[in-house]
Amino acid sequence: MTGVNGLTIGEVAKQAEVNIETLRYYERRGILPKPPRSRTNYRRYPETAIQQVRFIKRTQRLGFSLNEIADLLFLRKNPQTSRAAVKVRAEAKLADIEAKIQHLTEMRDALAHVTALCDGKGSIDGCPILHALEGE
Amino acid sequence: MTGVNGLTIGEVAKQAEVNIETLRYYERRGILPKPPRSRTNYRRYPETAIQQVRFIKRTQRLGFSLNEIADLLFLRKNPQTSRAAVKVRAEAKLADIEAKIQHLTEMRDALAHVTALCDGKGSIDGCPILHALEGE
DNA sequence: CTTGACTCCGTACCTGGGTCCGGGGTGTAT
DNA sequence: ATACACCCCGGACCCAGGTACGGAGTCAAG
Repeated sequence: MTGVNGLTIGEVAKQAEVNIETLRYYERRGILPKPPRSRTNYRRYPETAIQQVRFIKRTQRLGFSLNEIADLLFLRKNPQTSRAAVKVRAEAKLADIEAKIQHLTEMRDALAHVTALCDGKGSIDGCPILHALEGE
Repeated sequence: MTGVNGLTIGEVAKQAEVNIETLRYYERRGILPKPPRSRTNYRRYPETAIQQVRFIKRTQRLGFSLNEIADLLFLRKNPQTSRAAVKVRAEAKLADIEAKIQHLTEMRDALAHVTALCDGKGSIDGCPILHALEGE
């Protein structure tokens, strides 16, 4: 079954370390091209499909959503796209991530602050952490 | 209508700056106590409800989920709970948030790295950012 | 007494990124 | 030929934290 006719969905899933369902899902979302089908309607993926899935996963790990990845793939398809277009998106995502870090850092500081109020001794009555959350 | 009989859901929503639906949702989730009802089955909230909603919102802003908030409220209800129990949760959440910051920081560094590869000039063909994402 | 704003309830819908289900067809090794 | 793994598909379900809908009842003001 494996061979010159292409890879089955299960083979691609295994190689790319994703679930079979994920591949079908990506296909529905339009971020993985529809592969040709066998006589019996089985998907027959080219070897490149594995790289494509890995691209998606790596890009996702950098913080891009599937919609943003779709956008990137769309750019890549158009030869007249400039590199600047890609760079703009990468920089926007970088700013995004930095904003998230900023936000989490503020949360962390605020939480560290209230946590430090409490020595962990005594009953919950008058617990300084809850007290801080109750008061303004 | 407003007065000694208690606040309507709309009044609480306005004061606490949340949606009316949110209040009903919190009630269903059990994180906001069911208020008494008027003769005609309208909710009649005590003034303290506003503080309770604000507590939820503040705690949420520190990164706690509604389930975790429910847990905290449950602790608070039990007089034999120790302050240590609250502190443990706060510290666990702190660790949580720090792990998220850590993860985002790694993403940021990796993304900054690939972004720096590109001078933004030229066509997408051979774009170093996409190239980095494609290759291993 | 009518109008408009408010409230009730159950249920469905939303975002994101999948995962699972079930009933059917296929591929292959023994 | 039969067992077992694999594949097909559409649709339901999952997480969280809400938001929207729609028909019915209620309240307050003019």
